[in-house]
Amino acid sequence: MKTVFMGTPDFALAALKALHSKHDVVCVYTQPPRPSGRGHKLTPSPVQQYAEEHNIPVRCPPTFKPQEEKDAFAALNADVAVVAAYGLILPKACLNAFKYGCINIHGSLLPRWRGAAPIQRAIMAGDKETGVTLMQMDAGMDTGDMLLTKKIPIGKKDTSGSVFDKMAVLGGEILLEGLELLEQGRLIAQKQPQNGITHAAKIAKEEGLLSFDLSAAELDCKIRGLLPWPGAWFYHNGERISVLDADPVELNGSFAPGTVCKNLTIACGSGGLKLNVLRRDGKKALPAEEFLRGFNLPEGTVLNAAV
RNA sequence: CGCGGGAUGGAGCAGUCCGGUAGCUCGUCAGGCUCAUAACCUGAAGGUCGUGAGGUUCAAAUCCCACUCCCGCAC
Repeated sequence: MKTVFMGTPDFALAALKALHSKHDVVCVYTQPPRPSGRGHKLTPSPVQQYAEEHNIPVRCPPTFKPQEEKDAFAALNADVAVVAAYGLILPKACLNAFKYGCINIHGSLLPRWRGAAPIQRAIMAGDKETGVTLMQMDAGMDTGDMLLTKKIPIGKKDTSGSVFDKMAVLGGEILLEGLELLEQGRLIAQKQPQNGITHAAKIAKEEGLLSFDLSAAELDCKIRGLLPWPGAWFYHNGERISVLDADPVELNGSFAPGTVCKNLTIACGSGGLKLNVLRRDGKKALPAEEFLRGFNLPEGTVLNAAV
């Protein structure tokens, strides 16, 4: 089929690769290059880099408001547009521009976790499974009819990073299956159920600050959900310590939340959180044992958010 | 020229402000103790202190200059 692809980060790149392998991609839309990385160098998105390497035309409009953007989109005259983590809201004129409209790959089992950060929110909420949904886009925020879904379990040690990787692969698969069915006229659109709707708000950096008043299980979910970005951390002696891996454990005795107990286990609002891998700013990630050799954090210390 | 941290035996760090014999927690090796041990005791090996036939100095890990590499923030 003649397609247009719209997406930006790595998650979208996997879908683009899949699409490019089986279909004609006449144009790629992505977010404009932004200053990023050390030194604020202008860096094109992963999708743009791939597109340029494969000589696919790239467009990076900052918005679709101007009429000429809408016209330029429609003029591509594709069969369908595939959207994956693009970062822009498409106007109705674009949604209806092509024969099969716009199809979105969403990182959750709709209608749960509509919105910007479905994968992270699912992990942070302690969901046991999630998945990808192929969806016919409409004017609402992830409210379109569902076309296909694929489920995936969330393991105890899964992080947003690890689930992203798996979901990106699934996204590519579901996309190709969906397009094949679409060509055969066998793709069935299904309204989203009214029950079980939740919204996945964008992740704010501040959410990474750990409060040991929460339960150990909640903190564990939070740490995994916020990895690799923005990460989760606490402060001690004015230094920021990031926690990259931890396990919720039983704790004998009662301690004030934030108290450092044996084996670098921190007392929480409920239970204890055993810190396994930590990193100081400017240093590399270290197992708890090595971390403690160079950083003084004796039992009995009480960690609190401020310092 | 976005902001900031870092480079010190095999690992993680201190020492740098205020130059003056390179230190800590581990690991490694040898010996001892023990029924035994990842435990304990004793001893040993192992370092051009990122690079520069740089600058200052009687003397530089430490102060000055240049460079390389790593990392955090900022998304």
